Amino acid sequence: MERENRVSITVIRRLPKYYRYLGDLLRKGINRISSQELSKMTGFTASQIRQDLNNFGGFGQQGYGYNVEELHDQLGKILGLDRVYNTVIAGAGNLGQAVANYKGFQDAGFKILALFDKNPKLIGLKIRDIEIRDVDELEKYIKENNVEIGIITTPKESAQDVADIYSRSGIKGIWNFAPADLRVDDEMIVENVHLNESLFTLSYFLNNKSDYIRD
Amino acid sequence: MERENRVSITVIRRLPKYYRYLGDLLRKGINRISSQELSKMTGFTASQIRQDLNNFGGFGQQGYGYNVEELHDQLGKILGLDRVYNTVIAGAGNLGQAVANYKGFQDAGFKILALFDKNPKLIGLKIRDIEIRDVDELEKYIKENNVEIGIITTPKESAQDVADIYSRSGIKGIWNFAPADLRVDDEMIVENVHLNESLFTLSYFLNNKSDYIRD
DNA sequence: TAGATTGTTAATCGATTAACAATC
DNA sequence: TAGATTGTTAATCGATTAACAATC
Repeated sequence: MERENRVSITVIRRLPKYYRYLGDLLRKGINRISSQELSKMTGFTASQIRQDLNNFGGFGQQGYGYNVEELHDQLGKILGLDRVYNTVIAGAGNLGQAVANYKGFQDAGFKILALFDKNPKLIGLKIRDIEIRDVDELEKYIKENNVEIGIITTPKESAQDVADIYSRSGIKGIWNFAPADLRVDDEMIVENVHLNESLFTLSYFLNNKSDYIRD
Repeated sequence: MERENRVSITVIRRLPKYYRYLGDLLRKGINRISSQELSKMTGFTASQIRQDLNNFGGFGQQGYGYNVEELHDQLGKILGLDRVYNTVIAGAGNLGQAVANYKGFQDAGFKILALFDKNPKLIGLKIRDIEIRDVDELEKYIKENNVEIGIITTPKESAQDVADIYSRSGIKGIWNFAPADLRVDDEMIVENVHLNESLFTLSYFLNNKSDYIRD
């Protein structure tokens, strides 16, 4: 029953951008869009956009283009944004608090149930209704509250320990902000946000302006 | 005098990871490494690693491998990490404060001179020695303090305005955390950290576990 | 119907992998 | 010297672009 043609990760990483622009169009009340217009907005070629979308189905109509609302909905479903996820954050420092405070994530269906930290000064505080708890309760909390996504915003020294707790608690996906590569089982999905790598890339281009291929 | 073969962005984005692992090795006192061992650590193939490095020069030695310290130094130079950058942050909310607090960036040579915000309640406060100033002073401050990198941690509504200020103040590179694509001149380097896109990618894989090509 | 634009195949381009001679 | 491992060329693989018949 396995699908023949899996979709490559480079395609997947373009989908959120399509989704964002379609959301913008939707809010503007525009209900029709062609691959060519999408190309102008996103910077991807029209050909590439049509290829990308056709990995998932024929959402367009010849001579017309794509219906904005329908395509937005479909992409939302493909990305799994048509449901709610219970999440927790390990590491209640600035970064953890920033993520907890960011309304955009909650709006997209990622519900942050609790923050966890080992610093006694933080435990018991609340970040807009979300309580900071003792990391010793993390495993128990996950099991009791049907948590699917674990976010790591700890220093890198603690990141692997948290990943281990997440693994044995039944977490399905980790969103990792620590500058480390986590060792996890094959079934665990890990998405890294490596800020250092992003900053160093910026620094490279700053120093080698002409010496690269623009994307 | 233009280089014939520019280095592709996919290669550049792997360099910080090499750099990080080499730093780890250095701290462990290991002074020699082969492409095969680096492959095991990074997950890239040995062949790819040798190809990547040879874009910049022959850093290795047949029969021996690479000298850890030398390769680390060279990569640091290539990435532009052998000097200091003056930076400012626009948007002194949690995310801006998190970036300002992250010691790793300062250690790598990215000096955060000041934060800027328009919220009067924040103006005048300090985040570990770094003052929060009125965004009205941003342009003047950049010009007077030789600031090269501008960080954007504002809500997306203000991001383009800040980018415009950065552009006309002589900023060379923007590190953008707002979920928006900035319109800037060709010479401006923009590196985006699109957290939404990262989270949505995680969500995709959570829902389509078997339906993709592992990287 | 005529015009527009998709879906899809074929062509091109670029990136990764394999292989091995060079050489430390 | 023998063994190891690079640097580099050639082969393969995958992703992007071009082209156009299908069709709304």
